[in-house]
Amino acid sequence: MAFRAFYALPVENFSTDTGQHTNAVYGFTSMLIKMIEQREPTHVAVAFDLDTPTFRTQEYAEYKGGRNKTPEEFHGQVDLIVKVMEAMQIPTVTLDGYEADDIIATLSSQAEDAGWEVMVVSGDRDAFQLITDKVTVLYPKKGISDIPPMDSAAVEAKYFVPPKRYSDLAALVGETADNLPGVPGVGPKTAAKWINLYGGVDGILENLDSIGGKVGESLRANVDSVKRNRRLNHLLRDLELPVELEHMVLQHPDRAAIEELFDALQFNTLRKRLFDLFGEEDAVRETEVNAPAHQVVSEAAALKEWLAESNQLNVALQLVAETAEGGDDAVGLALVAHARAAYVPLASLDAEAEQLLAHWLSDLDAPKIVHDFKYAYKVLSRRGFELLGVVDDTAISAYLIQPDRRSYELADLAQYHLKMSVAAPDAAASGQLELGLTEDDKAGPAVVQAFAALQLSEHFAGQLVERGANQLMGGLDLPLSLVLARMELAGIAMDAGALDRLVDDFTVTIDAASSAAFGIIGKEINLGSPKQLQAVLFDDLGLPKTKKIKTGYSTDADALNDLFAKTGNEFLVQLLTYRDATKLRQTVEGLRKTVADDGRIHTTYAQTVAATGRLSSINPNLQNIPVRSEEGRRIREAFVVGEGYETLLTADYSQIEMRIMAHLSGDEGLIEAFRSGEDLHRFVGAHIFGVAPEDVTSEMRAKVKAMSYGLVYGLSSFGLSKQLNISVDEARTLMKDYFSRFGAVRDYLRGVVDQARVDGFTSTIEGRRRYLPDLASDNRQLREMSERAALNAPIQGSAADIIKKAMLGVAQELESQGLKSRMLLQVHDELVLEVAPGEREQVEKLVRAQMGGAADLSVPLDVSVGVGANWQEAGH
DNA sequence: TCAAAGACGTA
DNA sequence: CGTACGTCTTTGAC
Repeated sequence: MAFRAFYALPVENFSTDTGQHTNAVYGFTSMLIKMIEQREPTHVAVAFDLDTPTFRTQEYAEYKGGRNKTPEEFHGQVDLIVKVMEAMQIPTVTLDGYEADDIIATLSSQAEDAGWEVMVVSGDRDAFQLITDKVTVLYPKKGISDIPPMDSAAVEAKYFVPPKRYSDLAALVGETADNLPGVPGVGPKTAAKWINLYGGVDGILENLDSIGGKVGESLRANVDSVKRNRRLNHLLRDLELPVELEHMVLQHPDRAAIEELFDALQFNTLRKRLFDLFGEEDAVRETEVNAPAHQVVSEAAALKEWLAESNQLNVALQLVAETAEGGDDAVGLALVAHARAAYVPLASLDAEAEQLLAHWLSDLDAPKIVHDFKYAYKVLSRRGFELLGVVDDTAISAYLIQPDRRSYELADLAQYHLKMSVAAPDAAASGQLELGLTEDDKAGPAVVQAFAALQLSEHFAGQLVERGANQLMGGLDLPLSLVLARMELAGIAMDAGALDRLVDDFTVTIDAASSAAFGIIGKEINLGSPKQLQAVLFDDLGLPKTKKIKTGYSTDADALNDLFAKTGNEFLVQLLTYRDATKLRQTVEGLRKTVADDGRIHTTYAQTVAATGRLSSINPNLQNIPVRSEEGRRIREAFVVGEGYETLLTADYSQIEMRIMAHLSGDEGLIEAFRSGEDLHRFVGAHIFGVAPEDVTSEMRAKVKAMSYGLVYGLSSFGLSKQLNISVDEARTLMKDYFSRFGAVRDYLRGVVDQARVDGFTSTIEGRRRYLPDLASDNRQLREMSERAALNAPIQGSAADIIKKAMLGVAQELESQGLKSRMLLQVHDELVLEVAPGEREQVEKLVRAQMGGAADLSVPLDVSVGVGANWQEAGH
């Protein structure tokens, strides 16, 4: 059926961005969903052939011989189908030495014996022999959309023999697809006539001599073929299978697994169809059954008693919050410890209970488990509570175990790891109370969520140890989330007037550039529309074609610069200016919208997004504020020191990734470069080009710099040649020279990928893993992508480890030295702090010490520091 | 209203 | 045919 789907659907219409073909997977899954919908089976299983020899090939080596090679595009799709079946919780069955049809025959017989009604879906006509009054075969007539049921009557109407005689007919006629030649001159009509006359092949063989004519002779000459055909096309019904019928009960799909898989396959419509089919709204809420019943605790005495009884036990805590203007507002707390649960409504607490709660929340000796601690900390802090003593954040645990998941929502994790269905905790959006939902209505789900977090925490504990992530959790990522929470709460002050001026200035540039552009082409178009631009550039102006993309030809900055170099067309200049200025204006307008009432921007750091271990910054993203262009840097001038503070201070690592490369590879040349204190790229350039460091030209230096960084990402000679605008040969020579000077770097890079292939993951210096199963993929594009990720992950991830450790050190030192200064931002290799009056020197000293000492590498960790009234000035 | 595609900002 | 991100706009399908 997978093969049928493959040929029925045009392969070019079904592939993912990464180049994996999916037409067979799509067709198979789509057909299966439709089958389930229409036929409403109670039990389902899918059988597969294996690549290994079967009893048929052993008896007859030419069996199924002469077939064309499986098309390249089909490769890997069967494995994907198996994965889809796993996610749908449908058992897949294979058996060494046998074909899928034998498995089907066996299951079919078993089910029939049990008195069940059976439907066999197969593209192999041999399945017709299974048809009885209980067994129907669905056989595809054309493609995969027309799969009519074949019962006895249908088979007889088509082949003139009853189903149980179909194999006899096939033995006589032969089967080209299986490379089984029949009796020459005997077609279906003759075969059917004989079968009906003598009752089947056995009867025919007994009466060989009474069959006259040419065909009779032909039959007598090919008796052995007929006997062999009959043996081979007979399906076995008594195999020992690894599944029982009761394992085939149709279940709800594994929601999390489906989401992950269909996401990767880009099956959006199918996912919807599948979930609709199973009425996912009605998913069984197992945890609600298992979660302990809760009591509402709002009085001091009851709270005191509840907390005392859970003394020393891990208490899972789940917030009930409502969305509000300046951030979500806490409404209540669900608490679960062991088999006990409580709900604490914040609004109805008396003063004594509130104090009791505040004390417990901030008690370092009262161990708590939270899903998304940073969020809870921030929300509670707005109510004047401080949440401390958290020993596990299940979102972070899940991330460390599986750093490339798409979602770490509690509901998804519970489904995936525990097979529990839990309502998503964000159900408490504002307005729900007004819609008649009482607080009581939310207490229940929150208790279930807390219960799920508790279960997850226990589930993860062993896995963290297994994956060597325990130290990373307790010593790095979990404590860091508290540091991040405080940074987010602090935010960074903005100069509103400066933002307004920037918008005005950029608007002037935009207007000038667009009218100039329109003047040149003689009409007004939307310069922001790549589609309209393509029409102007390649049709109206007739410029040479650029890089091909899905929708035509590229109009990106690279392509436009190329075009300008070739044609000198002034329109391109105006367009690039327009693009630059709109991007900048858009950045500024975005920032302006996110300034809070306190005049500061509070970004949110996502701690479980980047698969390498980096942080990311959202709402807004403060990790991509322009810095490279003059105009862009002006935006940084709007990030200013806040009232009551003396200055901003930035501290960043110089060339941290190359230093990590030097350390991990142990390359003496590279280590020497860093120890010498000489400019890295100059030093490396001197070695590669065989000149003195002072004779390295800026052009040479630029080449070396591009290559050094490219190496960290798995850059190819093709990529390097494009980037440096040189020939591929020249790029190849450059790389060869590089590696001959820094041989240990090459050996290291090669070793990383080899090791990752063996282990299935890469590791950073702190032991943070990234799992790369696609290193074994037979899809080249996927495999090579993973190889590049394997090169990069240990380097980028180690840099992330180091700055995270530094942040913990800085936070710790600021506190223990009793300083008022605070960290505000992290930009991967840079920290931005707000320095309180009189603390500048002390802060600089401790920041240098903590950042410089965050890792013990074989090369020094260089830190440069700058101060100023705004981010631009403080940069260096 | 939503998702995809294209473009582009950072390290 | 260089990794890791987030955000904006246009476009077209529903």
